Amino acid sequence: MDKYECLKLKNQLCFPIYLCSKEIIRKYTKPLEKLNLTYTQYIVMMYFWEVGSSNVKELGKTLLLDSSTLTPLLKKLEAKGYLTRNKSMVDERNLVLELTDEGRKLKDLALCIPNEVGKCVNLNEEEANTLYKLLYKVLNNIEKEN
Amino acid sequence: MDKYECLKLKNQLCFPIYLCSKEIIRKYTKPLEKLNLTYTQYIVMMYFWEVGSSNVKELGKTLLLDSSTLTPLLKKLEAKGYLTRNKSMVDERNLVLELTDEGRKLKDLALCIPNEVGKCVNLNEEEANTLYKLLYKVLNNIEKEN
DNA sequence: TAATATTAAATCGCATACAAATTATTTTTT
DNA sequence: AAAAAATAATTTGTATGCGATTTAATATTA
Repeated sequence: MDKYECLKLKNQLCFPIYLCSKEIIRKYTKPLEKLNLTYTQYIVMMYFWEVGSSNVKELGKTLLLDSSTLTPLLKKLEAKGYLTRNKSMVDERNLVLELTDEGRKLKDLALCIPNEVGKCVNLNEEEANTLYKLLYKVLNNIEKEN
Repeated sequence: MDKYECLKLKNQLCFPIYLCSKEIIRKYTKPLEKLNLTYTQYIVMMYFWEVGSSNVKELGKTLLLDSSTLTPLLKKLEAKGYLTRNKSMVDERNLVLELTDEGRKLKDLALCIPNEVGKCVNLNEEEANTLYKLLYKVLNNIEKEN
């Protein structure tokens, strides 16, 4: 038995996760052009379609993204007219992020996106469910020790 | 039933994949400092530890990375003294990429890495196996239609 | 209350990641 | 063999992603 077996790409779990993420994101690129969004911007918009308004900190906690990533991204979404960025009256350290009407309207255009990409992932319900649960299990385990 | 249900983050499969990839890569950062490697550089080194030598095209086919990503990355690995980049004598369009002795030696230092990160992923063998298979299933499905 | 600590965003520097265009070389066609 | 097509790698421009630092505002403490 080769002691280097553990270093082979085919024996890594991280590698297919990394590939899957990359390739799925690539699959989103084309459909999202209709909404003038990148994948990360789309995830951010999904967050706001759910919660309406928030701040950088809360958003980052959900998406596991740092303010150094979010600040420029949010400025782009503001430039596109999808959300507003205003200092909180209560605590000026906080930035109040809110959907514009334009941003809210986008939600209807987005309705077709999940299905469109889901088709090419092409797992049956049980498989998708198993995958989903295992991924969140990994996420929980990873985040636990931080 | 809310017609927007399909747009909620908790109903996406792509979202935990995206998070998992990001967070696992983050977990690699610290252990890989010992080897003076980033995650992507590590994946590239794993590839060369297996195959010894290759070219940009072949490497990119395995890692699903474009030459525009690989060219600068390979130059960095060359600068670190881990591999050499030389035009092929046979076909000067090809770049012959080869491990240096230094690069080969790194393999022993890397032996502890998979376990170190695997610990915090913390799935049992069956779960890891299921996850692994489902991820490759997704990858196959996605790549099929290209 | 003045000094200190904490917190939220923003900034900076570096490393991917990818589409599109370019360059250099080799193959194929005519 | 000369022109056209194909191929491999590089370059360019844009968008993340993150650690570390900075800035501005608020909370805590001495």
